[in-house]
Amino acid sequence: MERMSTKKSAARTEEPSAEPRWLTEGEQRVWRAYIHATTLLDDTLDRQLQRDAGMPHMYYGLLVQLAQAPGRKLRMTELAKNMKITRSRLSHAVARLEKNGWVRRQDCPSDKRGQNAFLTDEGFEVLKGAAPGHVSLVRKAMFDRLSEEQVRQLGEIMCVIADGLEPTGTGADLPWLR
Amino acid sequence: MERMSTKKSAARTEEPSAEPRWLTEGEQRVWRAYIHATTLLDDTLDRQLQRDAGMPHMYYGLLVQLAQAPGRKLRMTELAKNMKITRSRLSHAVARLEKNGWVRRQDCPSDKRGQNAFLTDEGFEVLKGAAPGHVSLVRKAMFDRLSEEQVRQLGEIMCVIADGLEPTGTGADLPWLR
DNA sequence: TGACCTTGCTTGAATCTTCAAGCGTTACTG
DNA sequence: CAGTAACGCTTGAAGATTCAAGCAAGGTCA
Repeated sequence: MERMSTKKSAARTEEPSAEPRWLTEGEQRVWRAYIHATTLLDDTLDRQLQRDAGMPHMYYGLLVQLAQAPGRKLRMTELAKNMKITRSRLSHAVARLEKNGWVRRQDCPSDKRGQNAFLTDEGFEVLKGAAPGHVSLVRKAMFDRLSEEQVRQLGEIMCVIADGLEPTGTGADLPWLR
Repeated sequence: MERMSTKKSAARTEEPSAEPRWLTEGEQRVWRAYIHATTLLDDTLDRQLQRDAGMPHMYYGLLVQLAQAPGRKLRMTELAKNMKITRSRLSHAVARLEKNGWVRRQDCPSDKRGQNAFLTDEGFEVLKGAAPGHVSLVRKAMFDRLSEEQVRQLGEIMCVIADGLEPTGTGADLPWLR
């Protein structure tokens, strides 16, 4: 947005509709590596959890969130925020998990619009059964292959990226994902 | 990992089938940051491309691959390998892109089983139209927020992870994704 | 040649995700 | 306290992905 009064000789190109700043060779390599690694890793985790626990990675994440929450329950919107997904997606997902008997919905007493997702005992058992294999795979795929220093770097980098994507700042939230 | 950290229950387990090695506090933080960042970034890119070009991120990637290939065409399996996706997924995707007129299939002369995916002129135009906005978003979300050093680190880390996931070693390929 | 395995790609059904729209409930405002 | 906006969540349809199964062409070996 930059209303260019008069052009300075600065090479700092940011002209609104001019040639965009393409990625350099090096950046392209990094970007491709990022896409490849994340694609492969996500697919790998999905397949393992589908095989061992009958659910995709994201659904496993939902159970983990609930298991860690006080009372093993969480408001839907809260859960959606924690997982960085839309309410709609969550709604469908919980419907499926409920069908499996792993989660139950309960009305929120303080707000009649609200729903709590509640992790059932059965769901907790399934989670306990799936966790070791999952953690082991995450280790094998990531933590066992990186140095301590690299793990630290990765954490730092991912936080920077995530922060840029959520306006998590002064209360200005994404409209919980549109 | 973890030498003098005075962890409480630091039973340095290494037993084969005993309690699995859970993630440490720090590892958990990194893992969550990774999941959050990748989820948010992927969603962001998907939405932008869906809005600006009428296709998800992966489909855009397919067009890029084709555009860079000699003759703007690639064998299906080759394309699937480059994109790290299953042949089945590619088949469906190309069917959709073909319906849009962005891509065309053509028989491979040397192998009657083979198909080439070919990027049409129209597809190329769509790609040219979408590219600047996409690159700009990738920059804003990732490269503009990281130091040069961090970009280097990220590339290194992602290569390590990807390498661990594809047996790309001595010719032992994944059965092109199962 | 024929039996048999492999390769390259496609298909349909089941599942998952997205998008826009919708329905009650709650909060704000004059 | 009605009118209206915002919130919390759900729904259905369209699109995308996965999985297992399938088909035809190529390769191997007798």
